Amino acid sequence: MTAVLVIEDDDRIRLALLLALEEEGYDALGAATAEEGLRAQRHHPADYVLVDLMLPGLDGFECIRQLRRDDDVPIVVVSARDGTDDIVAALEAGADDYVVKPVAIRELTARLRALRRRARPASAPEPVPAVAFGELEISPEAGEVRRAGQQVTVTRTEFRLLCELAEHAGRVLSRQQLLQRVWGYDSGDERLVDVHVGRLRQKIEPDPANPRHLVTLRGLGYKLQR
Amino acid sequence: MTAVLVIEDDDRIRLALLLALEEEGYDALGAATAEEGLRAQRHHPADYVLVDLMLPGLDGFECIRQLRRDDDVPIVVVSARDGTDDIVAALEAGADDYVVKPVAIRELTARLRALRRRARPASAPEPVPAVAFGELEISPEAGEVRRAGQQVTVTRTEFRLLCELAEHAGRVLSRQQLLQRVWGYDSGDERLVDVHVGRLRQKIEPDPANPRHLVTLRGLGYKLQR
DNA sequence: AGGCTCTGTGACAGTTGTGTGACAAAACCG
DNA sequence: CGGTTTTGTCACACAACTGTCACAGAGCCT
Repeated sequence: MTAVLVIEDDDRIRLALLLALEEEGYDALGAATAEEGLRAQRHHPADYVLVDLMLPGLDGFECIRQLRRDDDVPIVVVSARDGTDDIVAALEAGADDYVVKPVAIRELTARLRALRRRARPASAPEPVPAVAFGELEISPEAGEVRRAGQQVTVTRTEFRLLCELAEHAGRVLSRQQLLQRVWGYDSGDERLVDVHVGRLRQKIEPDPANPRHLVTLRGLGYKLQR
Repeated sequence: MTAVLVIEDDDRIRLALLLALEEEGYDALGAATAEEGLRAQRHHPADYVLVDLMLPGLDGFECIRQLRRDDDVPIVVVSARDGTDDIVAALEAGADDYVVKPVAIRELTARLRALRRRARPASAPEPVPAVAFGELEISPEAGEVRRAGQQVTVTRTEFRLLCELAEHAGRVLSRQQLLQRVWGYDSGDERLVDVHVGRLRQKIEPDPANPRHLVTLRGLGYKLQR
């Protein structure tokens, strides 16, 4: 069953949406605040997220950015505000669509279906299913990394960095590219990448001072090789 | 450059959209009828298609269906009609988004950018097959150079120099040209080139004193030959 | 052969790029 | 709320790279 998370502080609107979505055959779950919604999505990932912009505490834009940080879920903003600035800001923050309240439930579900076509097909996951680099095993599915059969714990950032490098195994990725792909930064301190590469090496390289897989290409960036 | 095809029969609206899109840095192309638009997309595929619903001859819905038959391009409907039925029908036909005229150009481009994130990587990462010169292999992707299968580490400057020479394989490049192309200097000490050529030879020539690939043409410059 | 220019190369100092430990802020987790 | 983990920033040390120079040969011309 397709699950939808609705983040909306107005109880009446939230309940109305939840009811209507269930009517349409969705498995709908509600959250009254951004914080609650983020926690719910982390522990129980839904297939779509609907989010209001005006939320108490963390606002909708920030909520979208945080969702996007480690989730590729389609996000639709459902807001009463119809100004161009809000629309542009929400889309820039990472939303996929923006509809203005009140919205016909048929239009909403049609938009969800349109988004599903573009969402990463679950059957062909973009991240590599499971890669082995000599003694190194990465399984994005399970979210774990093993070296010589021994499981090593890496943090979320380290894991994403490793996946990004693994996906382009054998090719150089510049610090810029990594900042963009792993952190979503369009600009920022490139040294950040160095630090995390260093930490990753401590965990996955037998001899971190002489990396065999996660190698530096001076002036170019980093690459992962077999 | 990102190309957008605008299918819209009203000349004034079409021209306004084309102008605005070009203003935003897109490469915009117009079509006044569905047939014209389909033909244009077949012969000159754009990265996005904007389409009106009310078109003479083939209507917008049919136009979308035909586009979708053999093209995965993101389609945005730009229509004056704002009824739920039209929106649902257009999305069901295969459109990715639906905006109601008049639309702010900033909103439109923000929606295009949001769609781009979801678009299938139409342009697969360019393969750039490693160039081979006899026993010499240059692979810009991996940022590495191999001689007889053995990897040799070259510095960034050396790498660029090698690439420049490889790109014009068999032809002489003067020191002036190399300074210009590799260093970006319009004037400078030509001896600089000598030094780097020398260093490169140490790394890629079996016998650096008798270069076989990176040869000197006295009074002219250097060239790379097979 | 002699005198000239052109090229190869080792040494060196200045610059840039990278690795890493320390630390504070932020996020997370009961 | 408080302790723990993770993240990002900074500074320093060190290694690699770059460009300049001087000098020694090699090539070319008469």
